[in-house]
Amino acid sequence: MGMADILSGLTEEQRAAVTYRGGPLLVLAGVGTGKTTVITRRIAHLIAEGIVERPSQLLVFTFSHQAAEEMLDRAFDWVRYAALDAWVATYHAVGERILRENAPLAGLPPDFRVLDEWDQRVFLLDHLTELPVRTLRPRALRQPLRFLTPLLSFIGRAKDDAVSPEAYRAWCDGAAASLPSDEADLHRELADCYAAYQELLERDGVMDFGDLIVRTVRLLEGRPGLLAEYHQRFPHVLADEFQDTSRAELRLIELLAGHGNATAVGDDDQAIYGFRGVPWDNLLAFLRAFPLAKVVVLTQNFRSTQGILDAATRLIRANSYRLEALSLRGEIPYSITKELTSIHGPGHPPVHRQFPSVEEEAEFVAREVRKLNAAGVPYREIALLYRNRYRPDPYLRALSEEGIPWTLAGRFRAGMFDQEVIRLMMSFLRTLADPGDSQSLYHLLGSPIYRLGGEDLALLTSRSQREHRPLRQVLAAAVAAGSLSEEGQQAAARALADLAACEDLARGNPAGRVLYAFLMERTGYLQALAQSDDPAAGQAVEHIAEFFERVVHRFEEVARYDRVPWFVRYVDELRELGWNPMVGEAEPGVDAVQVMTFHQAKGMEFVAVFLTGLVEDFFPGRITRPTFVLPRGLRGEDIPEDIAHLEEQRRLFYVGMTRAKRRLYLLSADDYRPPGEAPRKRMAKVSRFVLEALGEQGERSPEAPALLRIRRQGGEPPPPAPGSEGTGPLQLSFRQVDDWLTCPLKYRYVHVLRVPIRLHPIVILGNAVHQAIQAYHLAKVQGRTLPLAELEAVFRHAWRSEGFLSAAHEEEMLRHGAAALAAFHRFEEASGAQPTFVEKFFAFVEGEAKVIGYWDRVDRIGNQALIIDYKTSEVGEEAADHRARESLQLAIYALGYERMFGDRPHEVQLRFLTPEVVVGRATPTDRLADRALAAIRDATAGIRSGAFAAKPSFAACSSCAYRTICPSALPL
DNA sequence: ACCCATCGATACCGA
DNA sequence: ATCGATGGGT
Repeated sequence: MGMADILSGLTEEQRAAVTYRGGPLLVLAGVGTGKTTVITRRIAHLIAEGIVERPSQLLVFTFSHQAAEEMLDRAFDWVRYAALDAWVATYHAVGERILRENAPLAGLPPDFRVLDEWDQRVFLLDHLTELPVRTLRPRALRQPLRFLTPLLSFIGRAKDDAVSPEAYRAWCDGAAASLPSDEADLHRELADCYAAYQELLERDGVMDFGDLIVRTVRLLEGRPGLLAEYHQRFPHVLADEFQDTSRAELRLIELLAGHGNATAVGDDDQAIYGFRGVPWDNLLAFLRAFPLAKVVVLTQNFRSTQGILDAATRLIRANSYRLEALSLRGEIPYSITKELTSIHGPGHPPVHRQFPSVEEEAEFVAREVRKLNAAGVPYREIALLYRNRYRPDPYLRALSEEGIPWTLAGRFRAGMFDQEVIRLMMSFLRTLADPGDSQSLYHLLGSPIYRLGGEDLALLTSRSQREHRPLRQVLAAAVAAGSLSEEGQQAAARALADLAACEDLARGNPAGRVLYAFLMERTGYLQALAQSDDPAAGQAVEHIAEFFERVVHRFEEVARYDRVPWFVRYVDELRELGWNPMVGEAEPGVDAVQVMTFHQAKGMEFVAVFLTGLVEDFFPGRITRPTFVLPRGLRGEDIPEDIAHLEEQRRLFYVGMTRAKRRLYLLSADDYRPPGEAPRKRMAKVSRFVLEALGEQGERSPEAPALLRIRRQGGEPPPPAPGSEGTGPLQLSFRQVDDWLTCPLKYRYVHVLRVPIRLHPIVILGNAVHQAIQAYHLAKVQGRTLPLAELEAVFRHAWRSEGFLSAAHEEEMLRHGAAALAAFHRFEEASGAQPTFVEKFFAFVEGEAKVIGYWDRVDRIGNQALIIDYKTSEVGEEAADHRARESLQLAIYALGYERMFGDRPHEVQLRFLTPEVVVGRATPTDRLADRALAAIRDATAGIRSGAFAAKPSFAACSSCAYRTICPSALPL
């Protein structure tokens, strides 16, 4: 890829940002000015110009995982393989990786665990009684959650401000003397809690997200040699969305970019994360850290019409804490003007409409959406942003009444625990954990699993209540006495037998194993769902799969005692904390009006945008001060909080306005109360932001004649109309290609329905061995050698105890793994070969598919490359080469290498580990490449067309994990 | 200066 | 649901 390509189609200012090479660079990218284009092409440019030798020398910080993925996707379009080789990650991911690479230096165990926000709360809830609370005690005990959340947010802020428990205590001993005694006491108590929390974390060998950055910074600050190594490893550092980095993250980037070759990209007018401690002046902080930095301002807007931009600019000019304003006032030595110019001409100016009620506001939206759609604007190009005081129900209802499809993002969407099938699984587990839980048993008995009739259920519950006995006892008695209907008798007996069997299993088995046994082995419910043609059943299977992935496995990782009752308690705690992850990601291709909060809209664009609920006290909303705050003496100097709040709200409004490409509606109503409540006595006032943006009073919508107003009934809006299929490129892994070729129905089970399957012992063994091997190779890349004992430690840590037939069986597999590792270790120590890449991601486009995968290991010697994949299975010496030559996996891996690097690897290998390492070799040829291509083409076409008919054969079925649920499986 | 209507808490969001 | 803070009205 030449320079011409990299710079083609760029504006002057973009070109300046992409090509600057004098040192640190701040790209002040106004809204819609092609920020991602600039950063991805700058990456390409740095490589093309030899500023970094290899893409792997680039470190790119992003704000979220999603942003990292998007950037990789975009970079993929432009620089082919280049960016894929770089570290593109969030601040926390970078911190974690640095700590793991240097765990001994950082004084950490190699397998330290990081608690996410939720596990952090569960952790503290578990240790609540160990906190040294005094005056706060009643509150902490009576309403733990009302205490924990503010405390953790306080600790988070302290870590962000680099205030250690010791520093806080020292402050309490000194400066607090001048405070009123109750205030000083509160600070002492908080300092003690902070210190105690920190000790608890260390005692359990875990850390929270705050520690991740704090410890990384401490490590790098304390080891100049190590820091210098990272500077050498990453000669250039880029940071995206710089306005939304926290103080601690800023310190990390200042350290890693300490050599001065850094690019920061951001826009201070879009900083909307102040509530989690992000300062408004990050971009200035960059300029302070790198005083010689060049500033490039991007002002050419590609998104909106001039009318929309002008209104947005008028609004944001009311903020005094922004770089443009500071520059105008001469407070910073930079001349910055952010006058945005559209390439689309004047267009329609934004309109403001005021209504007597939300209902009318919502009806207006629905009518207008209908008009826009009739004029050719697809629904998915229309967004409605709402505020959080009331649910977005009125808008959804009005859209539904017009027959307009919509999708709702954000917290009002139903989460995992609102799904019936998940509730049912929880009822089952609760019944096991507490046989006296009659409600859960009732739910279970009436569910599609047992279908106990209404009369039988009524009989049982009334008896249970009358006799004050748990439903379970009454049920057992009724079955014994034969007092139920005929079918009821059968169903109840079945339920009792299942419960007894599962209780038996639960005593000695992890929760996930028990649940799995219930769903598959005892009741066959999962099979029934997977075989059903009903789309709702398919969804239920997906939900079960997600439940296993995101709840059961998560518990396995944190559980101190993995048994059903503890699992139930864990889930209850998380639920109480408000945890309810989204399920069934919204289809991106669905043609429906996008309803979301202002925050969620960040980074998106739509042809038409409706901003709703624009009244004072609402937007701007009221300031809420955190319950606990660091004393002024320990906090960094900041602007007054009410001003900070107002300006951030204005930036949020600005973000909302600038999502619109062509049409922008600003809407407000006199009264936002739900219909049932008494109407307001005083009308809500139009948001000052509306007036600032339009510079005048908006037009008032005439009140509709009373007769035409229809009293609306409440109730859930109907579900959105089904949309069209997604049409993005198909992403395919080797596993997907292979599974589809083996049997399309297997593909459907694994990759479409994701039917959870009990891990086969061989798979567990393979995973654990792979992780140990990976750790060895990673150390090797850094010039260290892991002793066998450490390999075994990693192996055991990666081990999961589910799925084994017996303890003896598990022992045997563990021995097998240890033998494989020993053989591997002997082999490697003797060979001394040096891996170039370990677990390396690759991707290439073939036809309509993007093929992705990971190479276990690549060795490059001179310009020759060797790709290696490890197998834990056994093979005869003679058969090894044959296996390698016939391996579709190696064929695809070789093709991937060729596409990424332009040359063909000189050899590909399978390395079988037991009992001694046996190497199977193959040389990539045109024939091998053609085989890979044909496989990819067939799989792409088949998957695209949705052809998932079973292809039973003895070979496929005998080794298929889905044999037990597959209606087409051959009898063996 | 004082009263009373009104709102938000719970948030919005990220690792 | 209730309560404290806030801002508008008198």
